[in-house]
Amino acid sequence: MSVTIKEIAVRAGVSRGTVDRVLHDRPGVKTEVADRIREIADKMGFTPNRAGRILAARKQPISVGCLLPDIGNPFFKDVIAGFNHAQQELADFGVSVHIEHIEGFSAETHIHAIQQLAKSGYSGLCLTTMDSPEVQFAVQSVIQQGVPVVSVNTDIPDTGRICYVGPDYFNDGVTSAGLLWRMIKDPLRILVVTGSYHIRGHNERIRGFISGMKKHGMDFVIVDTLESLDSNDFAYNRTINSLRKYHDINCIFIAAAGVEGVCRAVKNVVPDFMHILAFDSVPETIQYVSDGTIDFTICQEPEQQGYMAISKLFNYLISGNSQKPDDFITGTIIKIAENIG
Amino acid sequence: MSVTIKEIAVRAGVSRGTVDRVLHDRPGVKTEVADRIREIADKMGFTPNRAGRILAARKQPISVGCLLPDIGNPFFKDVIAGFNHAQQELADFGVSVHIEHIEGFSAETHIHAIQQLAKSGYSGLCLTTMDSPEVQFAVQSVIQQGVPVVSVNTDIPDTGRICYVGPDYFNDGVTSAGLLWRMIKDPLRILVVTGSYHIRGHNERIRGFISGMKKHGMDFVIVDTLESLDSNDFAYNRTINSLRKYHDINCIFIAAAGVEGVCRAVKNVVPDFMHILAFDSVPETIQYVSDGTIDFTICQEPEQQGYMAISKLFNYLISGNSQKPDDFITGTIIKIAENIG
DNA sequence: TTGAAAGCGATACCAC
DNA sequence: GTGGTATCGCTTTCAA
Repeated sequence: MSVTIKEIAVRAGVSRGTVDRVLHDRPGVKTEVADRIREIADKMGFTPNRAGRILAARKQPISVGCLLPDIGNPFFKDVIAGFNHAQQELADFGVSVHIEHIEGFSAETHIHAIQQLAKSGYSGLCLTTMDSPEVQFAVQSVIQQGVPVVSVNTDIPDTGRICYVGPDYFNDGVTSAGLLWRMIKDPLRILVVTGSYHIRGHNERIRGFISGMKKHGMDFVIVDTLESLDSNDFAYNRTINSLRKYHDINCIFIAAAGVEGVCRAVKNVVPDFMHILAFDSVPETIQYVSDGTIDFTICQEPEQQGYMAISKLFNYLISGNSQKPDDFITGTIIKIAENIG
Repeated sequence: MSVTIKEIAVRAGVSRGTVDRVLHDRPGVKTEVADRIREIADKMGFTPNRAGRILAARKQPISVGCLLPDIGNPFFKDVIAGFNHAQQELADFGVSVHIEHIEGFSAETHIHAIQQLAKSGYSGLCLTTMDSPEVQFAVQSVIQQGVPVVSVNTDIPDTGRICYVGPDYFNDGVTSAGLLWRMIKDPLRILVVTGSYHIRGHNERIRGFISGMKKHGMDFVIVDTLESLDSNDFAYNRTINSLRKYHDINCIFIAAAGVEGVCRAVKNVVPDFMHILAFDSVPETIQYVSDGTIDFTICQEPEQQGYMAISKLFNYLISGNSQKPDDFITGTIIKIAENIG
């Protein structure tokens, strides 16, 4: 069994209250005494017991606020499932989770939502937002007000966030290229469908993809590029146009949402042979992978992201905000029909 | 906040001790009183608080005994990492983990080790063993003595184990076939290298593989089959022989350990073109996948297995052995050079 | 058959 | 500046 505060108190000839004060850098202890206690604690190898702490912490329950731009985007269902899973598991430890849902990627909306969350008195925040300078600044100021932040799914660098939980988008792209290379030997005429030119993760995937293709010395051309703006109808119309315009397209790279729209367009215009690769696994994607319309999809453990974000934040809060945890980079998960079930 | 024992006690007009006795089915409470308390607890929706329980449980620390047939088999390194991870995380909760290492798959050795573990007074066991009838019987009798058991990596059905944590071997095989089908169009002349004909998981992978190949209507023949017995040198020699005997082999399916031996043999005899597929990712496999010798490997989250096994057992013990948890089937993880790092 | 009380480890608050 | 003490929820032991 490990060292307790009580033991330190006895050893130092003071009360537990005093030891506790010192260990939390609270004022009201003579410097010499404090130093001596710290020394003893170090020497004895003190690490606070989580169970004790959690129990005591019930007097000030922990509440976590989450921000998700998930309205209209089914991808985040699994992230939410992860949030809920964590909440369930930590409910006994006095943790409650609240999710703020917003739509789209307007900086204004995001900043407003973040500031609202900051005002609501949460113990910490899990944010999925964009890394534009204004948003970055808003996050920074929230953190400076003393609210710890974990960035989820997409990072907000240089803000003082305690850690990032999410995928390596570039490697997602590289991996998709690697798999394509192993599967197809013909020259490729590619249509790239992205979600938005303004979202870093989507761009990273495309960069990674092209980088991977080049590294393998593949014979390919990006024939056209278009935005789905996370809308299947948009994606449908634009894909139709593109396919009508460029008859030699034989491969579609779907970097983000809009999968259903793209696949519908393909089935209407080119009923036969077309290689399609996608990312993530919303229900429609699973369907299209299962029936062979999509060759494969590269996933990123969204549920794990939700779970780990809360978990990291909780551990940080419960261990006295001592040191920032490592980032958690989720796996690059290849899914084909056989293992997507 | 949720309901506590104290509240139930007040509501029922009895003491906390009495409520506790009822909730743990301990004797010494009048039946009518017990019934009434149970009813009240149900109505109020009582769920015990884990933090409180853990704290109180420190008086009888939890110790977990693990059995791994890992001597000479590097695969289990990651499972051990998972055990250690769990132990670290649960150390504050009074949990300690002890691992018993044995070599190979002799029923006698396994039974002996299991009986030793049972005698050593552990609160619960995590066992990776074989499902032969004798072993099964030994496990069964240990469980009947009141020691809960989680089966890890390979299941021991019909023994009363609380749950299984590990992969779906059959689906591993199916998935490897699916990937091969997407990658290779030529007729396949296949050499199957298994670990042992007596290990269910290996057989399942082969069955799944063949089933998947047939489902895709692939043109293939299993030319030869051999056992590596988890030894690289065995695997090397036998593979050499097989390759010399059957010159048309163009694909090797390695169902288990022995990867290094097989690859060495291939490089000696057929320096050029050969498709190799493997399972799991020990360091040598990672190396061979990275350099392109092996086309892909199908993995099974071994670290997760170790972690979840301890975690499931702990939760079971701490929540009063109330109900058996669900099995935890780890993912079928496809790794190619790009995402194996 | 039941109640009362002492912990488990950490924290917060009131006295001195 | 410090010590003492009640508390978080649960378990266990000793009395009654």
